[in-house]
Amino acid sequence: MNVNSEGKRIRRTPEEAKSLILRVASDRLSIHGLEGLNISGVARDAGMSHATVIHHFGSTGAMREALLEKMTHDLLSDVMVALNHHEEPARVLDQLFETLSNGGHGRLLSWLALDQQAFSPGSGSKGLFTGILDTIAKDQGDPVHAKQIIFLVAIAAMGKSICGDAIAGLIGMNETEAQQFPGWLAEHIQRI
Amino acid sequence: MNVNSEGKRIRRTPEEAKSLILRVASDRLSIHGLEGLNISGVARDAGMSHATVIHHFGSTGAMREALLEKMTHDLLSDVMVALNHHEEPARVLDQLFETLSNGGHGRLLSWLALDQQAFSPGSGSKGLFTGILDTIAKDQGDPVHAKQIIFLVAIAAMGKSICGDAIAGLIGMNETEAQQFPGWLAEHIQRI
DNA sequence: ATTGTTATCAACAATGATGTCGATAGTAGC
DNA sequence: GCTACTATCGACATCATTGTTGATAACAAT
Repeated sequence: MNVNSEGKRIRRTPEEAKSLILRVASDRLSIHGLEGLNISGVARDAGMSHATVIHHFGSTGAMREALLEKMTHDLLSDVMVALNHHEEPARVLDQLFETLSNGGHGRLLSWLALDQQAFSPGSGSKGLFTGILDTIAKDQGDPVHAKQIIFLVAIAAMGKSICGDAIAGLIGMNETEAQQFPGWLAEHIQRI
Repeated sequence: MNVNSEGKRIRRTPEEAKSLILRVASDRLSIHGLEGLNISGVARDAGMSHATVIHHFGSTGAMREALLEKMTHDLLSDVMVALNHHEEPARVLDQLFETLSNGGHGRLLSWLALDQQAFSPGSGSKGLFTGILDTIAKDQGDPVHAKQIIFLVAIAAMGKSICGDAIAGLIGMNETEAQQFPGWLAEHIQRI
């Protein structure tokens, strides 16, 4: 089992293997939720034995932490790039909400926030976070309002990623209205 | 095993048993996270055999759904009561955010929402939700705006309950500013 | 007391996940 | 070609959980 079409084992570099595993893990997270984030399931989807996954990460917990670190970094990088390109607020929010919702980033971040009592991105990601804060604060005159706005956007993004679809369904939001939400929010927070 | 101090089995009414089980399940959820929400663990903490839990709920999934239903219903009832008392928006938001944050209510709901792909409260809660929606929409002229506002408040409340403290810390919000947030939000959504 | 109902239990079987271990097979360097 | 390294594999042991089953005990009704 677990050989390619020519009956040979696939031998990857450790970097390639880890990258593949994390990519598959990420997919499984958005499809099956947190419980899909286990060694055996990931190994199955990646077409390798679960022993190989353990070889590269050591344990289920370590694999999850590695995935968390990667996704946090990717998310914050995206936001930072958008800000540096001076995108319009509506576009930045669009992208932020999209990434958190679709890629399962929000789910994983929530898992961390709920699982561990502390919400602590790794060192690399932390620098990105403060960079984003500074950039936004610069565009906003009133620093008190700026903080509240950033707080609102951040918690709303997290909340939407977890149960946005469900709530939209409950209050009868149609597809169009739901898509307009980031733009609507961007417009109104600009007026504050 | 599983007898009281006099060596007798404890026989409850089905209602009492289910209530006890859901109470224990709720506790385990906040302590151990979603992964603690399984039949054997709940049974252990409730001091009964896991077969008994299965007898009452049928399966792990059904037990989780029952817990989700109960918690959603409790939460929405509280909001509805506040609305019916014609509380001011700032007070309603205060209470909503408080209930979700303090009781660990939001965290528990989030866990369940994270687990199940769909966050689908049953029929009972749905009625409550639409009731709340109608009440709020009546005070709001534009129904499109009303939906967006309710959506914003709902996802913000969930997000705040999960990682509000962490984000507040990251962006340097002090205690006072954090407490003012619900009022700040209420004020600004009234202007929309 | 007797009976019927059923909440509860212990034991069992089935399943699946985790982690370990020794063997195997790619691949790079000589 | 030969060797060293190690990514990968299959098999195994271990453990937890789930769900089933038949028996039992608590309790209500008569």
